Amino acid sequence: MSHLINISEAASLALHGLAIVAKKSPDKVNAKYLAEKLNASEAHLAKIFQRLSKNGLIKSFRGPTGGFVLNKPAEEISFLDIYEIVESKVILNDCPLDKAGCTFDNCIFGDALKSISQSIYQTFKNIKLSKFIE
Amino acid sequence: MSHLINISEAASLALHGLAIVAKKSPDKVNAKYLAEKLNASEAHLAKIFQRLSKNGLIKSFRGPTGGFVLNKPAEEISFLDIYEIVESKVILNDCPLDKAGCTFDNCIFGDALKSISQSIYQTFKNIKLSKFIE
DNA sequence: TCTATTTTGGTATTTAAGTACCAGAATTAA
DNA sequence: TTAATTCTGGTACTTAAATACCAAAATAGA
Repeated sequence: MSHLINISEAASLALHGLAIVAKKSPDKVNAKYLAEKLNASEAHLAKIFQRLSKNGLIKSFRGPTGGFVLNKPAEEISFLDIYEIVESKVILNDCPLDKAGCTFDNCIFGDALKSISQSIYQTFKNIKLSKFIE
Repeated sequence: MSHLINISEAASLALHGLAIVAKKSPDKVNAKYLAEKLNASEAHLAKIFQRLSKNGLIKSFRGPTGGFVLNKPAEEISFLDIYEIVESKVILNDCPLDKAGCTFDNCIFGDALKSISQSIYQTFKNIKLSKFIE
Protein backbone atom coordinates (compact mmCIF):
# COMPACT_ATOMS: atom_id res chain seq x y z
CA MET A 1 0.00 0.00 0.00
CA SER A 2 1.62 3.19 -1.12
CA HIS A 3 0.69 6.77 -0.44
CA LEU A 4 0.46 9.20 -3.31
CA ILE A 5 1.56 12.17 -1.25
CA ASN A 6 4.92 12.09 0.48
CA ILE A 7 4.45 12.61 4.21
CA SER A 8 6.76 10.78 6.60
CA GLU A 9 5.54 9.64 9.97
CA ALA A 10 8.02 12.10 11.47
CA ALA A 11 6.42 15.08 9.72
CA SER A 12 3.01 13.88 10.76
CA LEU A 13 4.10 13.48 14.38
CA ALA A 14 5.56 16.97 14.31
CA LEU A 15 2.26 18.45 13.13
CA HIS A 16 0.14 16.50 15.59
CA GLY A 17 2.54 17.27 18.42
CA LEU A 18 2.67 20.96 17.65
CA ALA A 19 -1.10 21.05 17.49
CA ILE A 20 -1.15 19.84 21.08
CA VAL A 21 1.48 22.39 22.10
CA ALA A 22 -0.54 25.16 20.45
CA LYS A 23 -3.71 24.09 22.18
CA LYS A 24 -2.05 23.98 25.62
CA SER A 25 -0.40 27.34 25.12
CA PRO A 26 0.93 29.16 27.08
CA ASP A 27 1.61 26.07 29.20
CA LYS A 28 4.74 24.06 28.49
CA VAL A 29 4.28 20.54 27.18
CA ASN A 30 6.99 17.93 27.56
CA ALA A 31 8.11 15.15 25.25
CA LYS A 32 6.88 12.39 27.50
CA TYR A 33 3.34 13.74 27.48
CA LEU A 34 3.36 14.22 23.72
CA ALA A 35 4.68 10.73 23.06
CA GLU A 36 1.94 9.22 25.18
CA LYS A 37 -0.77 11.26 23.50
CA LEU A 38 0.47 10.27 20.05
CA ASN A 39 1.32 6.63 20.68
CA ALA A 40 4.90 7.32 19.67
CA SER A 41 8.25 6.50 21.22
CA GLU A 42 9.52 9.29 23.45
CA ALA A 43 13.01 9.06 21.97
CA HIS A 44 11.73 9.48 18.45
CA LEU A 45 9.44 12.33 19.33
CA ALA A 46 12.18 14.08 21.30
CA LYS A 47 14.45 13.93 18.27
CA ILE A 48 11.83 15.50 16.07
CA PHE A 49 11.13 18.28 18.54
CA GLN A 50 14.85 18.91 18.84
CA ARG A 51 14.89 19.80 15.16
CA LEU A 52 11.83 22.00 15.48
CA SER A 53 13.53 23.80 18.34
CA LYS A 54 16.80 24.26 16.50
CA ASN A 55 14.88 25.76 13.60
CA GLY A 56 13.13 28.30 15.75
CA LEU A 57 9.58 26.97 15.61
CA ILE A 58 9.48 26.21 19.31
CA LYS A 59 11.35 27.15 22.48
CA SER A 60 12.54 24.42 24.80
CA PHE A 61 13.12 24.48 28.55
CA ARG A 62 15.05 21.90 30.56
CA GLY A 63 14.63 20.67 34.08
CA PRO A 64 11.50 19.91 36.04
CA THR A 65 8.59 21.94 34.69
CA GLY A 66 10.52 22.01 31.41
CA GLY A 67 9.01 21.34 28.02
CA PHE A 68 8.14 23.05 24.77
CA VAL A 69 6.17 26.14 23.80
CA LEU A 70 5.64 27.82 20.44
CA ASN A 71 8.22 30.41 19.53
CA LYS A 72 5.86 32.43 17.34
CA PRO A 73 2.12 32.97 16.94
CA ALA A 74 0.23 29.86 15.86
CA GLU A 75 -1.05 31.74 12.80
CA GLU A 76 2.51 32.06 11.57
CA ILE A 77 3.35 28.35 11.63
CA SER A 78 2.20 26.35 8.65
CA PHE A 79 2.46 22.66 7.93
CA LEU A 80 4.78 23.64 5.10
CA ASP A 81 7.20 25.14 7.64
CA ILE A 82 7.08 21.94 9.65
CA TYR A 83 7.38 19.74 6.59
CA GLU A 84 10.44 21.49 5.25
CA ILE A 85 12.18 21.23 8.61
CA VAL A 86 11.44 17.58 9.21
CA GLU A 87 11.70 16.23 5.65
CA SER A 88 13.68 18.78 3.75
CA LYS A 89 13.14 21.69 1.38
CA VAL A 90 10.36 21.00 -1.09
CA ILE A 91 11.03 20.60 -4.81
CA LEU A 92 8.13 21.35 -7.09
CA ASN A 93 9.00 19.19 -10.06
CA ASP A 94 7.99 15.65 -9.43
CA CYS A 95 9.56 13.58 -12.19
CA PRO A 96 12.35 11.63 -10.48
CA LEU A 97 14.30 11.38 -13.72
CA ASP A 98 14.56 15.09 -14.15
CA LYS A 99 17.45 15.55 -11.78
CA ALA A 100 19.45 12.58 -13.08
CA GLY A 101 19.24 13.94 -16.58
CA CYS A 102 16.13 12.78 -18.39
CA THR A 103 16.84 11.64 -21.93
CA PHE A 104 13.42 12.64 -23.26
CA ASP A 105 13.11 15.97 -24.99
CA ASN A 106 9.97 16.98 -23.17
CA CYS A 107 8.96 15.78 -19.73
CA ILE A 108 6.86 12.72 -20.24
CA PHE A 109 4.55 13.78 -17.43
CA GLY A 110 3.81 17.11 -19.06
CA ASP A 111 2.62 19.81 -16.69
CA ALA A 112 0.25 17.62 -14.75
CA LEU A 113 2.53 16.77 -11.85
CA LYS A 114 3.94 20.23 -11.59
CA SER A 115 0.53 21.76 -11.09
CA ILE A 116 -0.48 19.12 -8.59
CA SER A 117 2.74 19.70 -6.68
CA GLN A 118 1.87 23.35 -6.54
CA SER A 119 -1.55 22.63 -5.19
CA ILE A 120 -0.12 20.37 -2.52
CA TYR A 121 2.37 23.11 -1.70
CA GLN A 122 -0.43 25.64 -1.28
CA THR A 123 -2.44 23.24 0.83
CA PHE A 124 0.51 22.63 3.13
CA LYS A 125 1.01 26.37 3.36
CA ASN A 126 -2.61 26.97 4.27
CA ILE A 127 -2.69 24.49 7.12
CA LYS A 128 -1.84 26.73 10.07
CA LEU A 129 -1.38 25.68 13.67
CA SER A 130 -3.94 28.26 14.73
CA LYS A 131 -6.57 26.01 13.15
CA PHE A 132 -6.15 23.59 16.04
CA ILE A 133 -6.90 26.02 18.84
CA GLU A 134 -10.50 26.43 19.80
CA MET B 1 15.12 18.21 -1.44
CA SER B 2 11.94 16.25 -1.09
CA HIS B 3 9.26 15.57 -3.63
CA LEU B 4 5.64 16.16 -2.68
CA ILE B 5 4.33 13.37 -4.87
CA ASN B 6 5.55 9.85 -4.30
CA ILE B 7 7.06 8.49 -7.49
CA SER B 8 10.03 6.16 -7.19
CA GLU B 9 12.71 6.15 -9.81
CA ALA B 10 11.64 2.60 -10.63
CA ALA B 11 8.09 3.68 -11.49
CA SER B 12 9.43 6.52 -13.56
CA LEU B 13 11.80 4.21 -15.44
CA ALA B 14 8.93 1.83 -16.08
CA LEU B 15 6.85 4.58 -17.64
CA HIS B 16 9.68 5.98 -19.73
CA GLY B 17 10.72 2.50 -20.81
CA LEU B 18 7.22 1.45 -21.76
CA ALA B 19 6.81 4.66 -23.73
CA ILE B 20 9.77 3.59 -25.83
CA VAL B 21 8.38 0.08 -26.24
CA ALA B 22 5.03 1.51 -27.31
CA LYS B 23 6.66 3.80 -29.83
CA LYS B 24 8.73 0.98 -31.37
CA SER B 25 5.76 -1.35 -31.58
CA PRO B 26 5.40 -3.92 -33.05
CA ASP B 27 9.21 -4.33 -32.87
CA LYS B 28 10.70 -5.94 -29.80
CA VAL B 29 12.90 -3.79 -27.58
CA ASN B 30 15.46 -5.33 -25.26
CA ALA B 31 16.59 -4.32 -21.80
CA LYS B 32 20.04 -3.28 -22.90
CA TYR B 33 18.66 -0.79 -25.40
CA LEU B 34 16.22 0.63 -22.88
CA ALA B 35 18.86 0.98 -20.19
CA GLU B 36 21.10 2.90 -22.55
CA LYS B 37 18.30 5.18 -23.69
CA LEU B 38 17.32 5.93 -20.11
CA ASN B 39 20.77 6.21 -18.53
CA ALA B 40 19.88 3.40 -16.15
CA SER B 41 21.63 0.22 -15.13
CA GLU B 42 20.60 -2.73 -17.25
CA ALA B 43 20.19 -4.94 -14.18
CA HIS B 44 17.83 -2.53 -12.54
CA LEU B 45 15.78 -1.97 -15.63
CA ALA B 46 15.58 -5.69 -16.29
CA LYS B 47 14.17 -6.26 -12.81
CA ILE B 48 11.49 -3.67 -13.34
CA PHE B 49 10.49 -5.10 -16.70
CA GLN B 50 10.38 -8.55 -15.16
CA ARG B 51 7.62 -7.34 -12.87
CA LEU B 52 5.76 -5.66 -15.70
CA SER B 53 5.93 -8.90 -17.62
CA LYS B 54 4.77 -11.02 -14.73
CA ASN B 55 1.81 -8.70 -14.30
CA GLY B 56 0.72 -9.02 -17.90
CA LEU B 57 1.54 -5.53 -19.14
CA ILE B 58 4.19 -6.76 -21.54
CA LYS B 59 5.26 -10.00 -23.22
CA SER B 60 8.91 -11.02 -23.08
CA PHE B 61 10.99 -13.12 -25.47
CA ARG B 62 14.37 -14.65 -24.70
CA GLY B 63 17.31 -15.35 -26.90
CA PRO B 64 18.80 -13.33 -29.73
CA THR B 65 16.18 -11.02 -31.23
CA GLY B 66 14.44 -11.29 -27.86
CA GLY B 67 13.01 -8.35 -25.96
CA PHE B 68 9.73 -6.86 -24.84
CA VAL B 69 6.49 -5.86 -26.52
CA LEU B 70 3.23 -4.56 -25.12
CA ASN B 71 0.73 -7.23 -24.19
CA LYS B 72 -2.32 -5.01 -24.72
CA PRO B 73 -3.24 -1.89 -26.67
CA ALA B 74 -1.36 1.22 -25.57
CA GLU B 75 -4.69 2.94 -24.87
CA GLU B 76 -5.38 0.39 -22.18
CA ILE B 77 -2.19 0.91 -20.18
CA SER B 78 -2.21 3.84 -17.79
CA PHE B 79 0.51 5.19 -15.55
CA LEU B 80 -1.69 4.11 -12.65
CA ASP B 81 -1.43 0.49 -13.82
CA ILE B 82 2.34 0.82 -14.00
CA TYR B 83 2.55 2.62 -10.67
CA GLU B 84 0.55 0.01 -8.80
CA ILE B 85 2.69 -2.80 -10.19
CA VAL B 86 6.03 -1.18 -9.46
CA GLU B 87 5.24 0.56 -6.17
CA SER B 88 2.19 -1.18 -4.79
CA LYS B 89 -1.55 -0.67 -4.61
CA VAL B 90 -2.47 2.94 -4.01
CA ILE B 91 -4.08 4.08 -0.77
CA LEU B 92 -6.13 7.25 -1.00
CA ASN B 93 -5.86 8.49 2.57
CA ASP B 94 -2.59 10.26 3.06
CA CYS B 95 -2.23 10.81 6.80
CA PRO B 96 0.54 8.41 7.89
CA LEU B 97 -0.84 8.25 11.42
CA ASP B 98 -4.18 6.94 10.31
CA LYS B 99 -3.07 3.37 9.94
CA ALA B 100 -1.13 3.26 13.20
CA GLY B 101 -4.18 4.45 15.10
CA CYS B 102 -4.41 8.21 15.24
CA THR B 103 -5.32 9.54 18.67
CA PHE B 104 -7.10 12.61 17.35
CA ASP B 105 -10.86 12.45 17.02
CA ASN B 106 -10.95 13.97 13.56
CA CYS B 107 -8.16 13.78 11.05
CA ILE B 108 -5.96 16.79 11.58
CA PHE B 109 -5.51 17.18 7.83
CA GLY B 110 -9.22 17.38 7.21
CA ASP B 111 -10.33 16.44 3.71
CA ALA B 112 -7.59 18.35 1.94
CA LEU B 113 -5.17 15.50 1.42
CA LYS B 114 -7.84 13.04 0.52
CA SER B 115 -9.10 15.18 -2.33
CA ILE B 116 -5.60 15.87 -3.59
CA SER B 117 -4.86 12.15 -3.50
CA GLN B 118 -7.90 11.59 -5.61
CA SER B 119 -6.81 14.13 -8.14
CA ILE B 120 -3.36 12.55 -8.36
CA TYR B 121 -5.06 9.20 -8.77
CA GLN B 122 -7.15 10.51 -11.66
CA THR B 123 -4.12 12.12 -13.26
CA PHE B 124 -2.18 8.87 -13.09
CA LYS B 125 -5.16 7.09 -14.58
CA ASN B 126 -5.42 9.53 -17.45
CA ILE B 127 -1.81 9.23 -18.53
CA LYS B 128 -2.03 6.50 -21.16
CA LEU B 129 0.83 4.93 -23.07
CA SER B 130 -0.92 5.77 -26.33
CA LYS B 131 -0.07 9.39 -25.64
CA PHE B 132 3.54 8.63 -26.49
CA ILE B 133 2.99 7.22 -29.96
CA GLU B 134 2.95 9.66 -32.82
C1' DT C 1 24.49 -29.27 -32.49
C1' DC C 2 27.00 -25.21 -31.01
C1' DT C 3 27.43 -20.42 -29.90
C1' DA C 4 25.91 -16.02 -28.88
C1' DT C 5 22.19 -13.49 -26.97
C1' DT C 6 18.52 -12.40 -23.89
C1' DT C 7 15.33 -12.93 -20.06
C1' DT C 8 14.87 -15.04 -15.44
C1' DG C 9 15.18 -15.39 -10.56
C1' DG C 10 17.67 -15.82 -6.54
C1' DT C 11 20.73 -13.40 -3.73
C1' DA C 12 23.62 -9.76 -2.08
C1' DT C 13 24.83 -5.06 -1.37
C1' DT C 14 23.88 -0.28 -0.57
C1' DT C 15 21.30 3.47 1.10
C1' DA C 16 18.00 5.94 3.72
C1' DA C 17 14.50 6.26 7.13
C1' DG C 18 12.80 5.14 11.38
C1' DT C 19 13.67 4.02 15.98
C1' DA C 20 16.12 3.25 20.33
C1' DC C 21 19.66 3.94 23.84
C1' DC C 22 22.42 6.49 27.02
C1' DA C 23 25.44 9.65 29.28
C1' DG C 24 25.76 14.69 29.82
C1' DA C 25 24.09 19.47 30.62
C1' DA C 26 20.60 22.51 32.46
C1' DT C 27 17.10 23.66 35.69
C1' DT C 28 13.84 23.51 39.55
C1' DA C 29 12.65 22.84 44.18
C1' DA C 30 13.61 21.34 48.65
C1' DT D 1 23.87 21.74 47.89
C1' DT D 2 21.44 17.80 46.65
C1' DA D 3 18.16 15.14 44.05
C1' DA D 4 14.91 14.70 40.59
C1' DT D 5 13.46 16.07 36.08
C1' DT D 6 13.89 17.37 31.32
C1' DC D 7 16.10 18.49 27.05
C1' DT D 8 20.50 17.52 24.26
C1' DG D 9 23.33 15.17 21.14
C1' DG D 10 25.98 11.47 19.79
C1' DT D 11 25.72 6.85 18.49
C1' DA D 12 23.81 2.43 17.33
C1' DC D 13 20.35 -0.67 15.88
C1' DT D 14 16.47 -2.14 12.81
C1' DT D 15 13.87 -2.21 8.83
C1' DA D 16 12.55 -1.45 4.16
C1' DA D 17 13.54 0.20 -0.33
C1' DA D 18 16.55 0.69 -4.06
C1' DT D 19 20.00 -1.14 -6.67
C1' DA D 20 23.49 -4.50 -8.33
C1' DC D 21 25.42 -9.09 -9.37
C1' DC D 22 25.54 -13.61 -11.37
C1' DA D 23 24.55 -18.22 -12.77
C1' DA D 24 20.78 -20.67 -15.12
C1' DA D 25 17.22 -21.31 -18.65
C1' DA D 26 15.48 -20.30 -23.21
C1' DT D 27 15.92 -19.11 -27.98
C1' DA D 28 17.66 -17.94 -32.69
C1' DG D 29 20.75 -18.62 -36.22
C1' DA D 30 24.70 -20.72 -38.26
